Amino acid sequence: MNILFEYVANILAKNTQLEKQQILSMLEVPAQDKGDIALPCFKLAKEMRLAPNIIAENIAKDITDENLQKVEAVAGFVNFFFKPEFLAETLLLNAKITQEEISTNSGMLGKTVLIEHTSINPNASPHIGRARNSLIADSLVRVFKFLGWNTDVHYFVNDVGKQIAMLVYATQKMQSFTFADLLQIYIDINEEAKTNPQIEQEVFVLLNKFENGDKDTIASFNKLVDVCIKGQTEIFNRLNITWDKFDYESKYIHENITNKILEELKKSPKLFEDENGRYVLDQRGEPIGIEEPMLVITRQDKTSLYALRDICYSLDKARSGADRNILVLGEDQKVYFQQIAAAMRLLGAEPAEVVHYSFVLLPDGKMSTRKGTVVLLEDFMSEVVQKANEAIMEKRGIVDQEIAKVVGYGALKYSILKSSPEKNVLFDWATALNFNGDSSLYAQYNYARIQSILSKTDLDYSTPNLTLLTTPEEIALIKQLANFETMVYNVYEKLNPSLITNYVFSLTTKFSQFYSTQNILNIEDKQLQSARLYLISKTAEAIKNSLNLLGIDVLNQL
RNA sequence: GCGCCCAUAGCUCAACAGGAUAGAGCAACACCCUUCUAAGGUGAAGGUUGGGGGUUCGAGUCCCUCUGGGCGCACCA
Repeated sequence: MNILFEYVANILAKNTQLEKQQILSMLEVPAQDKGDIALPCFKLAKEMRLAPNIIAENIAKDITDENLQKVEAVAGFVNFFFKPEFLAETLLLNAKITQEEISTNSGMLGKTVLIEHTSINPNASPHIGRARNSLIADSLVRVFKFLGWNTDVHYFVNDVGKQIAMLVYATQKMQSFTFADLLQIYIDINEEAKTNPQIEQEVFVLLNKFENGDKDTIASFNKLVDVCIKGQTEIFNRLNITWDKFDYESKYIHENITNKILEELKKSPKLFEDENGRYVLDQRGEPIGIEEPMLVITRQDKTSLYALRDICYSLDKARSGADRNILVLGEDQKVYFQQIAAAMRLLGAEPAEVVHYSFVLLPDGKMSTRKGTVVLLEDFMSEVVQKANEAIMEKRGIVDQEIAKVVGYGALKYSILKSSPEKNVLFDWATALNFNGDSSLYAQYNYARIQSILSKTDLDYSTPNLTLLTTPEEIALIKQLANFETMVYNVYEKLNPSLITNYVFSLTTKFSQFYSTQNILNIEDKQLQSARLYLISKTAEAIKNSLNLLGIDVLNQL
């Protein structure tokens, strides 16, 4: 669509006293059928001390252009209507849809972005709330790649702390245990610890040995964390979510990095030793959303707390040389992140750009791992695949596990990514398992329809006469195709994958309307046919690329 | 108590850096398969954009306030 803005701005610059840049800043896409491009004249009215409708009329009456059908002045707007054949050819020929077309013009080729995400406690199977983190981040990774970036995806493994020590304690006397058992073990030991204070004491002894480098303890921590990380990543891998690097929190203790950074911090007057002998950062005056921000970074014995280890890790990321450094974090970490960011600035480092997302709520309240009131990602995955299988059975009378996975996992991702990150997602099974309407399957289905048509023809549509595409349905579809590139940049700028689901649904709807009103294969006019084949092949490409940016696959047949 | 985020149709969500008559999906109603995949399309219905003020030519969008929900508020990770 940018090309139309340019076009109109050039016409106006020629026909009026206005500067092209100023015009470009005012032009917009009007609603519905009010035209292709509109110029609101209200700001001009102020400058020129004239009524907006008079300015609009004056501008409109002077304009003639061979590619314009008409120019109307309505209620202070100048509305530009292009000839359909001009729109079709101009927009479709200039539409950038492939990764190559877009990345080579993005000016971002070869840059590197570091993205850290998920980084959940390695204590049990992830629930769908945590998965929101992974899904948003994974989509962003795909968008950056699409624009030509190198991506470096990190996972910070919190292998130090009471939670892990609890699990080590609970499992050390067991013969064997699997990842699947851990959630229940975790719930049980927390329950038990409530009535038996002995447990907590022993857990702290374990933790102490681990931090002090006791080889056997380290081995048993490692064994447990390994089971957790393998179990968690195996689930994410099934969803095609992967990481390039796992960074272990314990490294910062065992390699004595925490002490080194502590020494650096000691040079600042902001660091003080409180009455209990702990090191604390005084963060008053920093942009942190609490009254008297203080960040305690060590225990009484000067050993590190999580905040210090996180500062060390954040410094590593900031100094990695990446052009951008992004972190996806739950909204519960907002204030905490501001505190880490302030500490980073104190050390002369740039904090990460953070993407916060709100929690997933269940119809009867929120999830709690400890209480066991969670919807596990694994359960959602198997439910949604089973539902897909049933639907395939019903429609086609066959069982196909591979198709069911593509359909099911697509629905899972789509249903969570559909909501803007800052909004809570209300998860209910009926909506999540519904494949109709605004869903990934709608897009996948229409993609398959297009592939089916393309497979039935030998006609060469590589050099079509696009001026033949003039119906309202064709034009609406073409306009939406022309928006693909803008959509990708919007996601990139706002770090918001839900814009992709909006786009692909809108695009698919436009295609479906075109498909149901016009024939493609069953027409005599071969020229028109090849133009339409070209149009739908571009549409298929845009659907596929949009879904891929969400981490969703397409199918040639459904 | 203080701070940040959110509130749009019965339900789940849109509305691109304030622009024209606020759009979809689900559910419910009425239609459309001897034609390229009906997992689809069409039509009708559904709204004082949580309440109240303000700024503006123009507010779902910006400001204030109230109500309701989410998330936080050093010595957890």
